[in-house]
Parts: sequence; C-alpha cells; structure tokens
Amino acid sequence: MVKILLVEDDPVIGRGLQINLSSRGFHIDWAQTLKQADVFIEDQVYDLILLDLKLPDGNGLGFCDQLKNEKKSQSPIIILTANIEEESAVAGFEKGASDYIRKPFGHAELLARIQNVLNIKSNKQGQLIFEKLVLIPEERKAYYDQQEIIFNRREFDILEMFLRRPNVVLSREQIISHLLESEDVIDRTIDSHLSRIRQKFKKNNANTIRISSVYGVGYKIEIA
Amino acid sequence: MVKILLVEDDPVIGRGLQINLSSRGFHIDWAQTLKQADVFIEDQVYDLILLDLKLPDGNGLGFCDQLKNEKKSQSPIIILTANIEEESAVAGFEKGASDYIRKPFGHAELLARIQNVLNIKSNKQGQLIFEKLVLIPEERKAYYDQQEIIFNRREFDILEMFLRRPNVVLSREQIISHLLESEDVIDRTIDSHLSRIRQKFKKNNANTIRISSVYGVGYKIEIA
DNA sequence: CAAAACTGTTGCAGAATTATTACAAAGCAA
DNA sequence: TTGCTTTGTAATAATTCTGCAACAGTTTTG
Repeated sequence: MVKILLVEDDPVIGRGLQINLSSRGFHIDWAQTLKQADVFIEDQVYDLILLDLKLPDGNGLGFCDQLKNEKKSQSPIIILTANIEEESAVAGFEKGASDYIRKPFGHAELLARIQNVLNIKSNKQGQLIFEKLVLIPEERKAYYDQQEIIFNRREFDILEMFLRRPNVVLSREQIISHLLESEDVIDRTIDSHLSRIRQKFKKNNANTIRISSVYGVGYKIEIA
Repeated sequence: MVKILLVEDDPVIGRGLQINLSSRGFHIDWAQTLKQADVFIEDQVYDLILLDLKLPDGNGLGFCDQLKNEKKSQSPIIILTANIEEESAVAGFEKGASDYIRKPFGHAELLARIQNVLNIKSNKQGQLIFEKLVLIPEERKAYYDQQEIIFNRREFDILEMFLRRPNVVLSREQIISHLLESEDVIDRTIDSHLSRIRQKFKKNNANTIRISSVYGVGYKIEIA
C-alpha cells in the first residue's frame, strides 16, 4: 500500500485529489494545515508527500526545508502550487523537493509525476515494511515508529527473513539453514535470538507487532 | 563538464536555450531534427537530453522510446512540449522520461529541473557531497567543512566508493573487488585503510560524519 | 491430572570480529 | 642510488556476538 500525505488547504482541490488518488489504490491522508501535517508525519511513514505551498499557517517551502533538514521524514515531496512565478519551483528543488507541478494540473499528469517519483525512490530498493517496523537491509538499519532499534547480525537476518514472509510460520530448521552455511547449530539457539529480539521490541514499545511461536512448528511475525 | 543534447526545431527557442544554458556552464549540442539527434547520440555520451516532442521528422515520444529500449543511450530525458494536453506528459513518463516541462517555461524552472534530474540520475558528475564532506573525484581532492584533507590513492578510492552509496553497508569483498582487479589481497587490509582514514578525519575534526563498522557485515559511512 | 513435549529467558565462556599499530616490501621522485 | 611515501600484512589488544546449557514456565496429550 502506497501511502501519500496530501497537504492542501483548499477543500475542493483536496477532496478531489483524495477521491481520485484513493481510487487509484493509494492511501491518502489529508492535512489542511502544516500543523496537521506535522501530526501525521510524527505518526506515519509516507511514501510521498504532496505539498501545497500556500497554507493558512505558513509557507510550504519552510516546511519542506524542515522535513529534509531535521530528518523528520525522508519521503520524497512533490510541490503543488498556484504560483505562476517560477521562483517557487526553483526554491522547491533547492529545499529538496523531488518534483514540482503548477496548478491547474490534470490528474493524469499528477499521477504520472507520482509514479515517476515513486519509481526513482524505490530504486533505492528494498525497504521492508511491516506495520510500523521498517528494515533497510542495505543499510542494516531498523526502525519502529521512526525510532531506530539496533539489532546485531543474527537478529537482523532473522527479522529480515520474517519480514520477507510476513505472517508465515518459519521452522527453526528453515531459519538456521537460511542463516548459516554450516547447519551444525542446535535449533534452540533460534529461541535465544528471538528472545533477544523480543526484548528489544519491548524496550522500544513495539507493541503492535509480535513474533509468536507456533507450538511444535516454528515462529511467525504478526500484528498484535 | 555537463553535456546536454538539446533537440528542438524552433530556432528561437533553441537559440535562446543554447545561449542561456551555455552561460550556466553546460555544454550544449543542438539538434533540430531527430535525424541530427541520432548522429549526436552515436557520437557522444550525454548527461541529459532535452527533447521537444513535435519535430519536423517525427514524434519525440517514439524517439524517446527508441533510446530507452534500444539502449542507444541511457541518458535521462526531459521532455519539452507546447502540448497543453497532458496525455503527452503521461506518455512521456511511460516511455522513460525523467521529467516533463510544459512550454512556456521560465529558464529558472528549467534549470531547476535540470539540476534535479542530474542529481538523481548520476553522482558520476562533479562533486560528491556527504554532509560537510566533499570529494571532487576529477581533482582527487577532499574537503571537510571547506578544509582540505589529503588522502592518498587507496583512501580516496574507498571514500569515493562510500560517498557514492551513503549509508549503505559495503563488505570488505565488495570494496576490494571494486578497488583492485586482482583480488589477491587479504580483506583485513581494508581495516588498515579505514583506520587511517579515520585518523585523518579526527585530525581534521570531521566529527559529524563517521565510518562505522557493522559487525560481521562490513562498513558504512554515516552521519554521526 | 500427570507426564511429555515444547517454549522462554538468562548467564556466560569462548568464538568471532574489529581497531590499531608496527613493520617491511613496493613504488616513486629526485 | 637515496630518501620519502604508500600499501599490504601480521601481531596484539580490545570488543562484541553467539551458541549452549540450565532451569523455569507453558501447552499438549494420553
């Protein structure tokens, strides 16, 4: 599910976009002010932000700047604006926006730009997302609700394996043979690892997800 | 030097762009027909192609398609067009264009889009920047916070590799095989180099960035 | 219900990995 | 050549991880 945050104060345009984009299969959260947008961002990881520049409680450019610099979000941004003046376009790119589209725009064009931006970003490839848990395998980083959790090698590998098969039960043998070349390890070792993973989840209040055991079979990751 | 191929039949617009972009330090080759453009492309590798859609000897979209599919060129393409109809924009993205700009456009906006595309598509060009660290591969110079740091060959190559994939974990094997043809080097050699790089960072108070090890996997560069 | 089968947790020894430094061989400029 | 720099290796110290065992707790089964 691709999640988009729409920041737009005009109710007509906002509603229109929400309906239209939702029907394309995007999940849209619609903020009408920067303040609202902030709340959404605290709470969620978005694949893309559509940002109007003129908003009741401030200018979108500053907001854009903030996001990029304060690392609240690394989501790509497409700027929407009625400004004919091109300064805004320039400024937008400088602040780190990925694209820029002038109103009035057709929905087809917007859609095309959205696809384009998402493609580019997703070449960064392989974020694994499970509810609020995000793994970035190539960076070996893990986040729960934006908060980094540090896992060591085995823990990370195991988690990655689970995230690639969410809700599926994996046996200890499967896990071991996926992790090690030499399978000369006692299978209960996996238990230890899982225990430690769970501890880290608990310490980071990751209570919306859970690794549960399936008696006699193995383990799976699931939503709590 | 960034090379751009401009494909535009209108002499007024073409000339204007050539002058304007040249003055920004780009090298511009200007083709007025698709046929001419083909000749240029056979001959040169461009960092970017600016492509008008309506041309005397055919449609730019087909051309775009050709380039991408027949692999004559993987240069990013920005489509320029007078078409108000947005179908063209959509089609353009589908054919693999990186961006799209409707005429009439301001030069500043075009410039912004050019920068944007160049940044996304290739770090090949020019400077590599990571936080306050700047590498200029062509000159083999490195700066932290404007202050030059002198790295020898191996150190520079390794750093360059990291800057091309910021935050990404690279294994010793990856690094070695990228650096040397002959992989007959012990992988722990990388450790020595990194140790020396770190020393130079420290000596130059480069304490906002860090090369950290990821136990059992490799190393990565990241913001401290 | 009680025994059997299985899972959860924790401490810890030793295995695995990394950091740093010294040194020698190789390269290179004068 | 000489003297200086670079680069790979080895040795050592320091750090971190991991598999195991032991025991407690839980679920299943006869």
